[in-house]
Amino acid sequence: MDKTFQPADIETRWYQQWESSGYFQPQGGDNAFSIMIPPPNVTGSLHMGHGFQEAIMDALIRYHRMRGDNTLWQPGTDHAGIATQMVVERQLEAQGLTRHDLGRDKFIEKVWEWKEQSGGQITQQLRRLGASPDWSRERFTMDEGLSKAVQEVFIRLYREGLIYRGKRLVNWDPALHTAVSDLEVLSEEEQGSLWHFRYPLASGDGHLTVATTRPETMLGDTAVAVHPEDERYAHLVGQAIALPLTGREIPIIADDYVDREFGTGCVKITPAHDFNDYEMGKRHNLPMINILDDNAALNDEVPEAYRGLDRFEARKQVVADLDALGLLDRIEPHTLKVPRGDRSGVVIEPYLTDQWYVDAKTLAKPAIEAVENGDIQFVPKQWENTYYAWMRDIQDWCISRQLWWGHRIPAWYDEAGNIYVGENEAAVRAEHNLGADITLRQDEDVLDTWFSSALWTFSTLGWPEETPELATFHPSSVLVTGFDIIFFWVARMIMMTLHFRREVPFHTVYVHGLVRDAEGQKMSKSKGNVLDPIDLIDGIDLEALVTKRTAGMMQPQLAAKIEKATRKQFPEGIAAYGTDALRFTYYSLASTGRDIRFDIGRIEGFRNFCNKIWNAARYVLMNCEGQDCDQNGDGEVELSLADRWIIGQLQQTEAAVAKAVEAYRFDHASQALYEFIWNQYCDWYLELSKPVLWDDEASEAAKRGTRRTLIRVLEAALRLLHPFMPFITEEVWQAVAPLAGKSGATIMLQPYPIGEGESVDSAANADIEWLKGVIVGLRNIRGEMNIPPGKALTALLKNGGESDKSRLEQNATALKKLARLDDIRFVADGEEAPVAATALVGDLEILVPMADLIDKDAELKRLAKEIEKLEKELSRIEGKLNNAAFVDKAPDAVVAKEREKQQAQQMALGKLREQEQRIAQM
RNA sequence: AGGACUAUAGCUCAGUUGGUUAGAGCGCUACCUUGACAUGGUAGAGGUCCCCAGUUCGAAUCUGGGUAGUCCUACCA
Repeated sequence: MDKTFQPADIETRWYQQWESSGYFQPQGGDNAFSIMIPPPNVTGSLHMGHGFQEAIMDALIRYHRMRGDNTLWQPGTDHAGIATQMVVERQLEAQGLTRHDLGRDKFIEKVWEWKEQSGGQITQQLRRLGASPDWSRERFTMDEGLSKAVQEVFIRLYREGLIYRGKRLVNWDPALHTAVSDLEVLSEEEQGSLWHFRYPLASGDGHLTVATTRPETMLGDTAVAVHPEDERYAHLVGQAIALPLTGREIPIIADDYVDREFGTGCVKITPAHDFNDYEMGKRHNLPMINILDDNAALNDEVPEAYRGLDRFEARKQVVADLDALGLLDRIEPHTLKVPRGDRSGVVIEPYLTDQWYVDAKTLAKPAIEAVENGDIQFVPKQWENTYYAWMRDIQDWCISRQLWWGHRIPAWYDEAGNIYVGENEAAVRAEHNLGADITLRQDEDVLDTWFSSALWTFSTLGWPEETPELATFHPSSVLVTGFDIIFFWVARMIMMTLHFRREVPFHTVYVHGLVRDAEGQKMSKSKGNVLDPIDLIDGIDLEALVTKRTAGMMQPQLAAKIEKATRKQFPEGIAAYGTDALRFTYYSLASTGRDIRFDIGRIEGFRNFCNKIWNAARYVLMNCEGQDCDQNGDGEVELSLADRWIIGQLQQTEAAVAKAVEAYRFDHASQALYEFIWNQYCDWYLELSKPVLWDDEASEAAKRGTRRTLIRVLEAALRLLHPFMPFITEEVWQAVAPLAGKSGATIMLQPYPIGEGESVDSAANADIEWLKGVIVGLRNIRGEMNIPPGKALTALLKNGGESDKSRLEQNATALKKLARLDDIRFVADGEEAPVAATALVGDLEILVPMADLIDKDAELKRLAKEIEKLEKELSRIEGKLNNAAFVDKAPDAVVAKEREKQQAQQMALGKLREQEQRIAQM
């Protein structure tokens, strides 16, 4: 074995072996455990959020697989309608082509080609993380089977009246030429202006002043509204405005939506281009004048001068023209929220079009109940409130998209505009008796990608067929996801699954935080602060990292800034930490918070932890290989105190890990493992094993017992750790297992260690605690008095009871070795104890004679520090005990505990003071 | 505007039903190449648990009110 752990050597090798051996497939078992992967975008590449999420799912999956559950992790990707279409369109653009040059069929062919060539990137990257989904069952939302499910769902919902087509105001993306749902619109505050215009009354008798952030929309105004109780304008309600530039007259109406306090208290109403105005337009039966075309340029509804102008051009023109007419009152700077498409980044327009909708309100009702009655539980629980808040105020879901890439809507229209929904044109014709003389054309639109994702838990298992997989693995056990897609995906899955399966899609939703950089900033390409998990695994040099982060930047000055920050933050680039260290870092950060700040210091610590494990294994193997470790369980074996102690500690760790995993507290699980392996097994147990193995006097049974414990505890610890660190555990386990009497092709399919409380030997625990106390006391003297570590000391013990004597007897060898003593013994009866540096373990005094030391002042200083600490603590305790109310009202056990503490501290204090005096008199 | 979350060591974070000497990792200081490991060992320093009030014998923990930050939802033209 190498002296240091080299992750790169083993990761690929083991992964290939696992996958090709079929270990990721369900292995049978009575309890089914299944997780459906939140399908990553097929155009995507792995980011830290994926890494975190996959690490958690994989830990759960490996844990349950080892516990003997029939475990399925269903992988796959979604077709990401807009994103994928954009990618391929950009490629065409490079050749000077648009998708229209190719035509629909040819274009879709191109997309499929792209998918075959480049769509597998993210699944390859998932493999690097050690993820163990059943790749043989990988699905894609555009697969034939899933497409069939989508079609079936659409048709059935349509027939049930839960899908309808309607002309509504939608969020229109003028760059992508499609409607998007409100979730795909991001509103950010931006600096804009508030233009105040004077609208002349039709009577010629004065004017009203209205304010707007979008002047061009005035061409589509169909009313001006005031508050019904606003005396300033009450007399004008019912009169008309002569709308400038248009020659139209529009009414002045009263509606309590108007805020009297804001601006002038008069609002121009443009029902076809504003969501609030749309509602008001419906209330007052106002005409809706659509003034835009698909590009958000002005259409023929506006006066000739403005036709064909882009909306922002038109804005300038309208302002200029109103100004020229003397109707521009003033312009104020104004901060407003501007809605932008999350894909295109352009300003979204409310736009009147025909679209398909899902009646979400009806579907939401059972979905709310499923959470209320506990069929679905969120972890952490507070996310249920977020879910309720959204679901109780849900709007109908616009599911049609004006794209080519996606599931085409199975609806046909005849010339009269009648709608026929069905599997295909022939089926529609047959069902409705439509002869060949009737021309049908299919709806051009496709469905929102989330529509197919909403079916994911059951469509991937073969629905609408009633497959054995559906029966076994649905509902799935747990959904692991970020809170950012509770609405997008989680809620919609629950609605769809309940409707079509009459069961929940999953029993638990584990909602994790979002990975941010060390400053708490969201990682984003434009900020240049993204970390690629693969770079953390393999490492990357500074130049390559800078190049990667600044590639394809739109703004060069941003690139310079990013380069500077990157050089500052990673002057050496990023080291190769390996997958196991990366995964363990994720777990250590997986607490209940909403933000996960990824600090590079953490991963380095866990790389060191891997190295620690590696070297502990090296030590164990060096001492066990070729030796009798009681592999067959037939030798005479004597277990030492340390053996019994570490076995008990292992049991407790096993229980703690299981508890943590069941509660989704991966931070606790990782902490417990780290603590056990490093601070107990390596720091103490391995050290305690040395005196036995290297002692010629020790019996063969004792040595065999120690070797057996060394190897078996390590073997179990590896299994315990495997779900979190799959690679190093597999590699080490292969060498360790045979010596522990275990066999198997892989650690992956070994039973998971289950802690049993009974195996904890409390007597051994107490003895080892005593031993540690004595050693720590001696080390403290050594450290604080600057005694060279190499110098052997003589230690004397004083004042102890019978148990101290027997403990010394049992542990003398270990003590000498670990505290570097050439002798340790009790002060004989009647013997005058020499002046000495002192440490206390309970009643027991540990003396290091001053003859061995040089520095009297150092010992006085050390004692003074100890005494001060004790005095402070003692006065605190006494303050408590002198408080009658405390003694009266606190539970007896608590009071008794304080009294015990008081006594112990008093005694210790007395001894230390005595020591202080003796040394001072030297 | 409404709601949620967060505030603990220089940094990143744990801290169960109120009773701990408030912990871990990283970083920091000193010493140490002792036969698994310098990606290491030993010892140590470092905290007004955001602030104020309250409940209680007792509050990092519970209640109320602030302050700061993050996010979500809804938006006033």
